[in-house]
Amino acid sequence: MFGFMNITKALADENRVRILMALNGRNELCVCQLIDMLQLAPSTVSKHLFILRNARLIMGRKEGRWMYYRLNTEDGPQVVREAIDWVVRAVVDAPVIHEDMERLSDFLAESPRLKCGA
Amino acid sequence: MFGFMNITKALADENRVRILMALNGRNELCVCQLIDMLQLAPSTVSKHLFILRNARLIMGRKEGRWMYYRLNTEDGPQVVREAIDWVVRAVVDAPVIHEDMERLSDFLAESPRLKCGA
DNA sequence: CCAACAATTCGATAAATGGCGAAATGTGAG
DNA sequence: CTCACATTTCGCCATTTATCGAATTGTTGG
Repeated sequence: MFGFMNITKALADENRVRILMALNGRNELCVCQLIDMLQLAPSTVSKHLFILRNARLIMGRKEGRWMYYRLNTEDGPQVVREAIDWVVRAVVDAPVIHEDMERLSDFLAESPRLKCGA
Repeated sequence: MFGFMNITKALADENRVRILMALNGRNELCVCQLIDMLQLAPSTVSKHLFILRNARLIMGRKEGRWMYYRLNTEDGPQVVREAIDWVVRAVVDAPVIHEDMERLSDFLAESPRLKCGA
């Protein structure tokens, strides 16, 4: 039950949902890209990522100075996979998410492998 | 997106999840039974029910002095039905839920149709 | 009509949460 | 080694939220 409530609490914030959607369909993203997308302070984004990781919704991989995060769709427990599927289906058409996708595309196109090694 | 966040915020509280699980598999329950199960002040339970209703996770029906609530599994939007299915699968085996079921059974057996008309 | 009762709304309060900036940590480049 | 940089941790503040008790609403029974 505690684990489940960790998931629901993690999902109860719009910025964290946006992070999940940004990671959806991608291999992984670096923290600086999420900071750029959300337009929040690095410390704030880091805290969100901690909460998502704590809920086992995402996984982190460190490479050099950069930290890459991805959805925990493969190795995660079933309840996590179902949660991600549910979230994606629910908000994939939301305007905010589309704007995020554009901003992410711009970021990735504008400086490919410049800031981080994405 | 707003509607979706209403759902995730509604699910981000253990007592509200317990309410959903209590309603699961049953036709409906009266507020007094939920108060008895949660052991919280009536006003607190009422607020929880408002939040769940606001998220469209449950529906209320008034009959005389009593208010009966049930899961919105039939008429609700798809995202709500999927949410309920996900929650049920995730916590149906949690000890707290089992205790709630026993407490509810006791309540229903001990005074059938005494307090309210369940 | 009035008393009793179920439920909700209101107002207050304590705890949890999201946000930031500053400081700390860790890593690669020079 | 030292500096620059990405990220995290820490401490603080503003807002939200869960809870309660008191007052309100609405309904039934006498």
